[in-house]
Amino acid sequence: MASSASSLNNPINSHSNFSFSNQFMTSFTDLLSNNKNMDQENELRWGLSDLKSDRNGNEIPKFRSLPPPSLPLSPPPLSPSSYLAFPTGLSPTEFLMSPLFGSNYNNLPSPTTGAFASQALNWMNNSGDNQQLGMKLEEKTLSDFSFQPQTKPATTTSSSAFQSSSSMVSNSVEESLKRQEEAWNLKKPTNQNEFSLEKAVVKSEFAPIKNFTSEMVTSQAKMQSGAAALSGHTQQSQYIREQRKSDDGYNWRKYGQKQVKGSENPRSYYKCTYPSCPTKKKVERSLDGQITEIVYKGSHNHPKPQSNRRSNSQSIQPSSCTNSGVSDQSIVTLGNRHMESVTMQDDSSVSIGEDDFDQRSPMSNSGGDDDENEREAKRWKGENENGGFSASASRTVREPRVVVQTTSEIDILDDGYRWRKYGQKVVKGNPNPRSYYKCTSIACPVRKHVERASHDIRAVITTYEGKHNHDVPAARGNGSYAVNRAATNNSSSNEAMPIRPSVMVTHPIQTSYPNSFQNTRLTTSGIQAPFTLQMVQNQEGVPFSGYRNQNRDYMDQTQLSEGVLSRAKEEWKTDSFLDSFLS
DNA sequence: ATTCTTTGACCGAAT
DNA sequence: CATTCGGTCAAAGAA
Repeated sequence: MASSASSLNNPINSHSNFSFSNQFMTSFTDLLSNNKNMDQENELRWGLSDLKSDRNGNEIPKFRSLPPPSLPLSPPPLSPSSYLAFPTGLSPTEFLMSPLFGSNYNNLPSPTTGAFASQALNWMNNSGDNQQLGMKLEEKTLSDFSFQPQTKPATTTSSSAFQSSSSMVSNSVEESLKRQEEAWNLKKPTNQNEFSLEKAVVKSEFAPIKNFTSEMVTSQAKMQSGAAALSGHTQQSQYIREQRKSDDGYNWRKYGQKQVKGSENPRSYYKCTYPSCPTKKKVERSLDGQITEIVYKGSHNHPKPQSNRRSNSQSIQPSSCTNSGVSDQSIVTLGNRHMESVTMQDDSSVSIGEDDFDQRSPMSNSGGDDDENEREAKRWKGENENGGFSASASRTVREPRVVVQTTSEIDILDDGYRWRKYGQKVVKGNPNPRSYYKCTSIACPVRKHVERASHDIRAVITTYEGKHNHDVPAARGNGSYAVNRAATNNSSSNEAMPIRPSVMVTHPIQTSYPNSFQNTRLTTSGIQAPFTLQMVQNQEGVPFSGYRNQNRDYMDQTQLSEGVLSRAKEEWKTDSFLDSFLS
């Protein structure tokens, strides 16, 4: 799309990123010693597991990463400049809960969607899944903020989370490692099981290794039977079947397989089976059945199914809203003492894979200019123009690679319109950077800026300027994105309504404030309602339905919660500043 | 009978 | 405009 192209080539963008992002990067690099991964590639890489060979010499990927934390939940538009590297041995979870992160917390995500922030919050609210993940330690430590329905005052969760984090991070890294390892050990059997089983499934697809399947399954079943966490699970076959459904806790339905160009590895396409869940993933497996790459797309709008008895897709009962994936990720790093790295980049993609960071590795994505990557990135619904992953390159790597594909900076953000980020600045009175966006529609004067409230990072202040001279753009493509939107929206409206389950689910309170003083023109159009869904609260933890209406209702309100209005009024005067970006 | 997987055909975006 | 390609659909088969 033109917008995509402009994004990539837009010198403004690249310039705008530097001034603040560099600052950000510097702060991080300063804070994080041992940060060996200063790869320029933009992605979140979770150092992963090593490969383990079974008795038959088949490598079993100890792929603990599991999905992007359901991360995804929404394309976490990481700040284009966001760059984050986790020091060895420090799990993302801890890191995110650390004061280090706290201080920079708001630099990370584009508050526009709140995605990453939600991630962070998810990570802090993941106790629900910890049970499944065996994160006993964190479960304890973070018990204060185990997931709470959004009825709970936001501040409670927020403060407790960071308080806890402080105490946690006060421990030495070694201690962290130790505890992490312990935590990991609790999870290990299950994960191995899952992965092995997944492998078994894979093998079944390939005749030469098919015979191995049953043995493997049996072996794994034994392991499982010994695992306390899985005690009482006697219906092995059912378990196996359940396992086959998901390697990451979610249930997936395979809807296609394709041999993609440039890779001999078949690519399988999966959809989350949860009703209306837009999440998909692509899994590439090498010819011997090993997963070489997993690309997640979209956000789970539901909690992870129970681990031991994964119900079928039609009967999943949302019991809590957590993004277990995040905790999964934290686990991923726990058991690995070897170098691990996590970087986060502005390509808003997250990749998980490989144990050792190796910039020369085809998996490291250090060569982000790879055409294949870019094409790949563009492909999946065209929502990411930043070639963050390499499909073809990964085939030489045995460690599965996981990519969380997210929206790019130019994207349909949470209000249905498409925005191009053109600047970012930390304004007075708020340490959180304000992301500036322009509507990408030609000649449309509308701008908006988004920032997190200084007093409560969960609150997002979105200020609009101008009036759209066009309708809400149609959802791009005819693919699932649009379909899912419609489906999820549960509305007859034709308006594209992006799904941001992560925000809705994980943010106890997300608030977006129309700029009342300058945005008087805003609401004249029936299709405006360009408010971020952050404002939406969902007490059920089950988002979506009617959420558009909620937004509108909200628009009619003049009361602004959490007293952030004053912040919204600030400095739209930064226009001169903004113009400097544009010139 | 139900659920899930497979796979060829189709579609739209990109080239 | 034609071709290529990746992603999706959906019927058929398998579990």
